[in-house]
Amino acid sequence: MGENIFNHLLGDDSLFKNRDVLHHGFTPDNLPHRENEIKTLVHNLVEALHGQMPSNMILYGQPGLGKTAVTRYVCKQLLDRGKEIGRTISAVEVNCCSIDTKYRVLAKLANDLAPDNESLVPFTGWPTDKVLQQLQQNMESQGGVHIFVLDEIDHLVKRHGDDILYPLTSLNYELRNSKCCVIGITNDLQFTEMLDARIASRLGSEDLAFSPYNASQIGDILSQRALVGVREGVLENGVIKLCSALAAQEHGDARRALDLLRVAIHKADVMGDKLVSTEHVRLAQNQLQFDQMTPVISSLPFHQKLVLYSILLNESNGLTNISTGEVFSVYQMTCNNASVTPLVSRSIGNVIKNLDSLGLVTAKTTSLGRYGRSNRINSCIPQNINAITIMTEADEAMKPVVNSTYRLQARL
DNA sequence: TGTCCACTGGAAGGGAGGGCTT
DNA sequence: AAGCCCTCCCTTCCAGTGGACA
Repeated sequence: MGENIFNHLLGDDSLFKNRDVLHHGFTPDNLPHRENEIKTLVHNLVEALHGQMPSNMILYGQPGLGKTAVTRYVCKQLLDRGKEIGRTISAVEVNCCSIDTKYRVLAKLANDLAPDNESLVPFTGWPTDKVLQQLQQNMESQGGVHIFVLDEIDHLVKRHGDDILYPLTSLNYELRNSKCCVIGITNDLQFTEMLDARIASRLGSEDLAFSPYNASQIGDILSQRALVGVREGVLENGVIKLCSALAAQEHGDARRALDLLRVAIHKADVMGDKLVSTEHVRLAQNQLQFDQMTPVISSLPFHQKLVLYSILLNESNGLTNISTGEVFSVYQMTCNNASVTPLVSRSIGNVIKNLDSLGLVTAKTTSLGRYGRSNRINSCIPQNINAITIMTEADEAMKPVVNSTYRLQARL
């Protein structure tokens, strides 16, 4: 037996000191540049230490702005302090992306507060109002103040409407021995518009919007994590700067920056390099873009793939700023060649809009005056991603389309 | 100043398919 | 198994529009 194949990535050779620290799920001991947000949360949640009821809150902001991290951090401190002074405080966090029905959210809350096995709610089988009753009972038997953090709450409301929030926000009227407060976290800035006015006013009595980090703030966050997570002196000059700059372009997303740094270091590790360079960051950027875009492209409905393909076909012939009409006619040709019935032109408009909102193309409506009004369409898929290959590999039906076009191009 | 192009984008509704309840 | 609802993709119809041109 030679050396174990896992060794060089595990042992002392690795450039990581503690890889987890560079993961966005990690909650560090301090959160730079979120002092104001922390202060606002603390001002509200301190009520719990007085045995009073904090206001319900909604936290807004794009992904990667530290909403979850700030909430976890403040809750942890709150629980610690509560223990010191003998106040019963509990905090339950539910991610509404993975736990996404009314029943399961209530069950999760109830089970996390259950004092014994008898008080547990089964996976399924109970009517929802019985689950709510059990939750109330568990809250009462624990006593104190309960903080319910509903992460990605917009996801839950989009799927099932806001009727779960009604009982949760009215719990306080029924409770005798305990109090509760709901903190909703959302990426969707228009979240309250989805809510019934009464629920919106109860839940959003205190709003907190997280603003994007700028490049130098992201730089601070990375440096701080690198100190703990990365071996000393292995990051070349400019690595953190580049990660920060790239992430700042993407709506100031610290999560993205951490991913970039982590993947860059991993690349260097795998390549056996002793130092992490900006070149590794570029590789990481490509990797992340690829990982992000591939599932989006491969899961497009068939005709959306055809439209994207038609746009790419135009671009490979050197045409940019194509109009909707041009895309439509190339799309029709593509369909005819492959004996597929094309969609009507109105649908192509929708498809183009959809591709635009997925970030695969840009479509800018411009008027050409006497010559009408249309979109100017350009693909924005990076060079290193071969969308056509991704589409043919994902969709058997794309193969004859691509083949027939190659024949067509050969003939021209 | 009005016309008119080449669309855009809202509204309403059809139909296939999947999941859930009965 | 049957019935129901919901979601997704698509169609049809049509009113609305920015701006070059006559």
